[in-house]
Amino acid sequence: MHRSCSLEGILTTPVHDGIPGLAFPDWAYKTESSPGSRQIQLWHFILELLQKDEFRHVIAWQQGEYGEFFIKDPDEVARLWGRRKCKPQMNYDKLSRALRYYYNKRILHKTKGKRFTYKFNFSKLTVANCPPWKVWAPSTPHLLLGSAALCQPALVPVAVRSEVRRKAAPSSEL
DNA sequence: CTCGGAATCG
DNA sequence: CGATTCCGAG
Repeated sequence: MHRSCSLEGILTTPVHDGIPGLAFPDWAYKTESSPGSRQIQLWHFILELLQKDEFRHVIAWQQGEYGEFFIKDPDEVARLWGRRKCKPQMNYDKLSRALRYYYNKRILHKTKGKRFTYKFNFSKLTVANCPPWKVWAPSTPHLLLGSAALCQPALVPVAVRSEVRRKAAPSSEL
């Protein structure tokens, strides 16, 4: 296998399965504040993995809690992430560091006590577009419901962009 | 394992 | 700014 690092893997997944746009469209990867192509962010990638059945063995949603997911194979997830970013030396230690930075950004949270278990803050993720697609992934039944994840994973950190910078206020109440 | 500071990069 | 790398502490 000489697939060094390109668009190999999840991005090339056949979208023509049934639901048009099962994979993340371009607009899902970028925000309004960047015309060109922005590299994928980690939480985008995690969401992408969680969306597909192919990666149920490495990462999956956790039943019981909204937006909570469990990394079954940290090394595999790290390898996939490293491939996507052309960072072969990636591992769970580094990946989890990037994940930890999300705590302050209010994108992610850690489920303490549970190993390899994190939780998405969908409350802070705003839906950019909400087309008349039904629910999203076929194997994502009912965990991600509420307000943000009802439609396609067109989750754009709109609130994050604007609110993460005001977290400096000591007396900030939500 | 998990948490974060610090230095560095693009 | 987000991510990578390194690493000491808990």
